[in-house]
Amino acid sequence: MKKQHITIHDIARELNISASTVSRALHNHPRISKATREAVQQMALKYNYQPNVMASSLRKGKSRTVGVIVPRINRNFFANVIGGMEEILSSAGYHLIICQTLEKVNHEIFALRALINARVDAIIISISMETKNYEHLRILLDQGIRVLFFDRICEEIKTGSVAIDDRLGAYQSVRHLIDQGYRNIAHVAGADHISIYRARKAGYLEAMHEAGIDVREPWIFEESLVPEGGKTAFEKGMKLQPRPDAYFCAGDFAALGILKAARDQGLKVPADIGVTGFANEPFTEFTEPSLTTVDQRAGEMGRMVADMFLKEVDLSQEKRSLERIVLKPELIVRNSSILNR
Amino acid sequence: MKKQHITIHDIARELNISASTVSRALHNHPRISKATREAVQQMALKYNYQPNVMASSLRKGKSRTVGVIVPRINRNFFANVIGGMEEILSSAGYHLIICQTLEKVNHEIFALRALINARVDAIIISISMETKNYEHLRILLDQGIRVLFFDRICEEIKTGSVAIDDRLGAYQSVRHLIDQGYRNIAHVAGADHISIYRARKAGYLEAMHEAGIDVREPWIFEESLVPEGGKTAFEKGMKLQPRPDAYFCAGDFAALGILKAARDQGLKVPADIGVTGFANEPFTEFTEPSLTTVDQRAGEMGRMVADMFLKEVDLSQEKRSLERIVLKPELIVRNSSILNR
DNA sequence: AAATTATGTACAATCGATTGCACAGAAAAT
DNA sequence: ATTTTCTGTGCAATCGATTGTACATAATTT
Repeated sequence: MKKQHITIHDIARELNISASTVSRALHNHPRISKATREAVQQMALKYNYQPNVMASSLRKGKSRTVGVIVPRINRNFFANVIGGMEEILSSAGYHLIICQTLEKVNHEIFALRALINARVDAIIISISMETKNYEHLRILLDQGIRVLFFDRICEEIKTGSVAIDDRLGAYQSVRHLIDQGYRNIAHVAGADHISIYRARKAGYLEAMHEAGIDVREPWIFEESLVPEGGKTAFEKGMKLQPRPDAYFCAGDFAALGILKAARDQGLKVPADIGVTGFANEPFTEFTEPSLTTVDQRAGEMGRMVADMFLKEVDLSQEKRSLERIVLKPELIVRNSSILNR
Repeated sequence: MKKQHITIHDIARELNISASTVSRALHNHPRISKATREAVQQMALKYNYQPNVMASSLRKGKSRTVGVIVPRINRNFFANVIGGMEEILSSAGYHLIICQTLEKVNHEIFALRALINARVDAIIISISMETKNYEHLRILLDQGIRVLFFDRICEEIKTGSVAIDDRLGAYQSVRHLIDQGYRNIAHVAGADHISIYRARKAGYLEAMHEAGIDVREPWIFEESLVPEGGKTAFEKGMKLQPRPDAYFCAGDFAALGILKAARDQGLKVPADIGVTGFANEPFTEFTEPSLTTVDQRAGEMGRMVADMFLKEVDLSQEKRSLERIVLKPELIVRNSSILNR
């Protein structure tokens, strides 16, 4: 442990001037003479002076830190969003504090409190699946804390957000299946109380209605969106009359389960059964056959929320726009849904 | 903007006592009477008092924050490590500041400086591929800053670390191929100046020598570890005499490229060609055939570095162990390498 | 009863940077 | 020659929590 951090006072003492002058010199305050300014900056360089962020944060009442709360850091989508945010915010001189809720409300509340204590300049959050009551979020606004949502939006709370148009993504996907000639299209849906899954179901229904296809009640399977859930849905589908000839899944993992289940049953994808997923997980490119899916533009989403924050960082709360950006998802057509008749 | 943050002074004023008493009351200092302690704590609860972390950090000289530097947040492995760290550190009351270098040394230096300014209590880092000079890291130790490495270790710097035994992982993988009956085993290697790739190559060589198989020079292909690199290696291999009958790849993406290239050439995996990868990327489970690979125990690694930090957090630098934990990787045998003769 | 110890609280300094205000001396305007 | 305006710098307060020291008063011991 050689030298500890050096402060403006150390520099001031060395140069026989006051700390305030040092501070001003370092910030290029116009009233400081060129001579002292250069002397100070040279000295700062020489001793590798690093300002104490905590001290200046305390004084200025802002920490140049943004808190990010996600359900899980290791989910591809969230990792990409965070990566995008980091690019923008770090080059703007902001830090990112990351918290994960593991989909639990009480974790969410805990993280929120911790971030408030750290006096972050904003909180960017994608709410947990368990979150149905929004009091803990509303309090933030009351306290004048900047909150931004991404992906999993909370409609009740009036603030900026960035998300993709889940309904449209679903619509495009189902529309594509219809265009390919599939007709009896089933839907593996996520839990209905989660708005993104409701939206995907709505997009499915819209495309079906538009094409004049009757959606029969049993064609919608609400399952856990994991491979096992896809398998379950597929098995239920096999017993239906008429049998579904395609599955639009609200998640890629469920779609994967269908690919496997279909193969096990000796059915060919895409010839016998069309399959599409949602999320553009990295593995979708590599399944056999490769999986048609919907890209959620994660990196872009992260960059956009970050930009949204930066653009309005020094506006008072009243002047901030409550812009809700809705990105258009991108349909990625691969082999699992291409029907050559 | 209703109420701003309230402070111990607000509580003190309200109760007609001093701020120091409030502070002590909140920390259950034994000298504070039960009456005042309860009054203070009640008041704190009533006004939802949240301590200003910056103020106490400034005073105490520690921020209860750990800085994490990784090449890319959105890489499966790193996202998992970070997820593991977060679990441990957040429940110990620490925050995580995340920075990514995108494999650039100058980003690394920038992030390091930023974290020092934030007065993080430790820096946990996996160095960038570009990093060959370690001066910027050595400086940290000189300044008494706690540094821990994970996965991509820097041997020259004496400090704690957690990594997996890359050599062993490679050895197990190649040994498995040999046990299955493959003999002409090629290796798709990563850049040789990166120690983890050197270690994997060493493990490959060790297994081959142990089995008494001559490793012919052209069997080692140093390629970029992406699908394209795997394809290139495979094509080169096709021209060799004898032709390799298996490929041990230092990365899963390269292995994936081989799976595809082999299929395109009409060769069957695993019957004609055995393939193994490294990293246990999520997609490896879902390729056709599923890919044998080596799991790097990312989440565990994250939890272990975090624990290592916590265990020695209040020891002086001299007393800290310089423990280098080396985890045993886990070979995940799947279909791409199972030969039934 | 006097001396000692324990208890409960307040004062003031401190962490390091920032900033409104004051003020001396120089330069410019009258 | 005076007054006014600039320039350049320092003083001291401030952000909010923490902590060593001091100092009453109460409780206990001699």
